[in-house]
Amino acid sequence: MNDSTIQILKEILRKEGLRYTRQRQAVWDEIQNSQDHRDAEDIYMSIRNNGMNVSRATVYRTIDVLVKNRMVRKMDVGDGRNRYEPRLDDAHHDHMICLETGKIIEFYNEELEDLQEKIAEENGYMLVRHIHQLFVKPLKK
Amino acid sequence: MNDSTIQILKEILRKEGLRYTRQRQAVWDEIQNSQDHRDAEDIYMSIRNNGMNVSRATVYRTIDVLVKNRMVRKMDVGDGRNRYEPRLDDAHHDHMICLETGKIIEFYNEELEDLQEKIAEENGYMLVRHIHQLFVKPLKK
DNA sequence: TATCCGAATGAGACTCAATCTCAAAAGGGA
DNA sequence: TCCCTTTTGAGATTGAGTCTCATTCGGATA
Repeated sequence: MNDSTIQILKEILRKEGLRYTRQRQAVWDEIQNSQDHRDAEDIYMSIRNNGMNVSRATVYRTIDVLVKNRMVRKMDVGDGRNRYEPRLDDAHHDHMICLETGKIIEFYNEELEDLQEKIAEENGYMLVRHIHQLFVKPLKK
Repeated sequence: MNDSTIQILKEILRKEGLRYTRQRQAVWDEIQNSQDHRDAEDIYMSIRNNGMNVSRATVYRTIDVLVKNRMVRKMDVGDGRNRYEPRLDDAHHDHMICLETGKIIEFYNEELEDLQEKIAEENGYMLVRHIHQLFVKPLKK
């Protein structure tokens, strides 16, 4: 698909002591080529619909590697199915989920980020990562 | 257990058109009498160990009613098991989870709350609720 | 306080995302 | 190409949570 990301994937697999396989490439391509927030079943079905036979086990196993290496962001929307989105060269952002339409809106706010670090430090901790989701409804006109 | 909270529970059940039962009281007592962040299985086992026979189905069904009526807060720590904590007369707070010890620290920050509402509004939405968890590590001395 | 009827309960079946198993297939160094 | 190890895939398994439905119970009424 994209030459430069193929190299990045190969480099990560090498670093992890893992082999480069068609299946791993397919999972990464599938996530990379959509900016959506997709679940594992959706990614699995898309790959199969593209004519490639891959198993759910391989999809989940590959996603784990990609998440660990920050190529993919895993998000828990609270409905029991994790969603995944590409993360490459992508600035951090949080999510707003519309309770009426299910739409997921990304947002980033510097002040919010700083505040979180400050709160952690005030309690004697260092912030490693965070989960932050706003569940919202459209404003009445 | 606590007379005043028994009345509150009865009032909520009445409002919801539900009956007051020993099982519902037991679930509420169990959650209320611990300030911990406990999972459903733990609550279920505790009630049984206290000599009362209750089913998992009833525990889950009752928790749903308590959460809906803001007597209990449900929190998703990201490990697949929801945790519950009493919420009665309790101000809102978020959670900080220590990645090394698993300890859950509660925190509240007014500025953070305001900022979230502002962000939602800027995007044309009204904030209904939010999930906010900070995963942290102890600061090195 | 006894009757009655719809609501609640409990045991276990079921769901569904995610993980595990292990024999067969494939990567890749020599 | 050979060989050894890793990876894969089909399907079994796990585990939190939900559903089913026969039985039990709450509580309004008389």
